[in-house]
Amino acid sequence: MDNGQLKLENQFCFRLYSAARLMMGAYHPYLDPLGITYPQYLVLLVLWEQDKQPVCDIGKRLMLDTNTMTPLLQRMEKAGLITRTRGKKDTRQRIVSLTKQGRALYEQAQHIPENMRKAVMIPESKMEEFLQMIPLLDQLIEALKKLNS
Amino acid sequence: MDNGQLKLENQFCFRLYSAARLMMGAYHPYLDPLGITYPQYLVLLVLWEQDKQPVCDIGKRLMLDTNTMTPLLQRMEKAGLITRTRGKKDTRQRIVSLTKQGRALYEQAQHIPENMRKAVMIPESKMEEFLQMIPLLDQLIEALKKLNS
DNA sequence: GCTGTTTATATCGTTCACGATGCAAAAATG
DNA sequence: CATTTTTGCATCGTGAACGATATAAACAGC
Repeated sequence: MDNGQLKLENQFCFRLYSAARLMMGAYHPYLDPLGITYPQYLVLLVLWEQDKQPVCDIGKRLMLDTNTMTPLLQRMEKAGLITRTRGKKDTRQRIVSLTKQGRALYEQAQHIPENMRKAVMIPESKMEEFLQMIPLLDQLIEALKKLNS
Repeated sequence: MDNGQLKLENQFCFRLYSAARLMMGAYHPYLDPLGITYPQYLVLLVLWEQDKQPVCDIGKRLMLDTNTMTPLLQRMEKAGLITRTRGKKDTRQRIVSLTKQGRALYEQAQHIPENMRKAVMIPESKMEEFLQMIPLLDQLIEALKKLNS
């Protein structure tokens, strides 16, 4: 019966869960000075790529539903990073736009990816190995998305 | 200046974050019938390996602090899965023990790892590739733990 | 043994994450 | 064009996570 699969040590998902949590903690030194959280950073990444998007489009990119997005965006609006205006074509939509302040954070965020890489992956030589995880994670995410839909 | 590192598509951490979230969602079909959440499942994994542990020991294995553990364990106690008694040697400690009900869930959880594997990783042939992520995730977790301490 | 420090736990406040539900606008259907 | 369905967003409640802070017990140094 017991083949050891129920041991924490053998749990792939626990590693995923822990790595994700600890990773968010590692962002703190870089995000705290900007006054934002990791999910808020993700929203900004999406908006820096393309400004003025409806809530649902941002949610699709981040794979988050509106019940998560709405309060998140409300906090960001309160912090002066974005504005949420009504859509003109589709009046149900809320168009999320960067404020001057939200746009200005882009410059300050420039070195975050590089700094995170340096902080975490000490040996530059191992970088290639880690990058091999990307297609696997993408594959996993795709499978999980189908599973959860 | 803009080397594309601030694009969502190039974010390793976003993949980690998303995969962890979606993975927890994929556990729902298996954990809901047991009336537990994923973090509660992790606590049970630790207790099924060894019963009667102080809060801090469980926390160390899950890499969670007491400000997360205490409310989590309180909910599990309320649900009748565990009891929390005072330590005898060290009266500061709270010894967490499985109830009959908590122990009984072990049998019902036997097939969860296997079912999750089947549900997510469709091709059996790709299993080996995914398992190669484990040492990399472990390395990442160790680096992040040092970083966050 | 007394005092300063560390350890184990708890509480509070804030932010996420998400299931469930509601509502109005848009789209699809007959 | 009227009715049904879908879509976009919001709200509520619950369960994490986690920083900050508190408290009492254990421990260490003198």
